[in-house]
Amino acid sequence: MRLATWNVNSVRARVDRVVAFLERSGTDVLAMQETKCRDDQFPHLAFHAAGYEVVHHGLSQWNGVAIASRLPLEDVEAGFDGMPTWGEPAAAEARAIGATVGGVRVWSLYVPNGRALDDPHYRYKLDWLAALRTAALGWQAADPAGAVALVGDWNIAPLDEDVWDVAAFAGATHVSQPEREALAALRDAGLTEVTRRFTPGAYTYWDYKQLRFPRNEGMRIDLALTSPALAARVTGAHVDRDERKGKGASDHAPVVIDID
DNA sequence: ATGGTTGTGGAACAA
Repeated sequence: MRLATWNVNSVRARVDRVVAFLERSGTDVLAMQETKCRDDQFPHLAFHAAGYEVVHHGLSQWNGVAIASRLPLEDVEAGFDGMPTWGEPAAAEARAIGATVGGVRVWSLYVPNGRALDDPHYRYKLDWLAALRTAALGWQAADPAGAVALVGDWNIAPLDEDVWDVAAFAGATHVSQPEREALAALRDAGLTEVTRRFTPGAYTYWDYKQLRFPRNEGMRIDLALTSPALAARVTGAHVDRDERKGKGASDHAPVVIDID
């Protein structure tokens, strides 16, 4: 099975590119983030025409997560138990959708950005990751040998080498120790990142501003964490850097994972 | 030059 994750930064603005990527890359299952639409606005027809069904969770023009698949999708869940809320009045955001496909429990995740270390959104980000860890501990306990993949835009660069200039990130989010520790704590639920060893030195995101992509000044923030049973079946991974090129590109590139 | 771009929705906010 070929599984990919991609922050598409508006599925309506990029539906032609996304479907073309699916067909060109031979991706069976694509987890999308930042679809930026409600469920009733999702462009299902274009995916159906290419042979993919889609489950989507979108509540507004912000966030939005989906899973497209040419294999049947089962047991769909929008959000996970204990997921923190945001805003006033407090409400759940569309940042997680799970479905079982080909025996693999796939979660498409859009971790809160954090914005700044002194912003309430940063605490929200840490709480969100802690709640995800608690949920994942429950999934592991319920099915220790299960195949689970948590993929998406984590908005965290796990290592200094995952940003083009760590000095430029002094005092910023995405590289802070609490964020990195919150991500690393998912190890307690048996989860490990599976793409890094196949994609050394690769970035997955480049800001639209300041010629970041032509200069290859990017970040590795799109990650795939899997259970032990699934990690043993990962045979390869790559970042489809070409999808960041040209007019109409998302600011993220797809991360593609091959599973035996 | 204290910005730089792109998205949504149609001003301001998010990333």
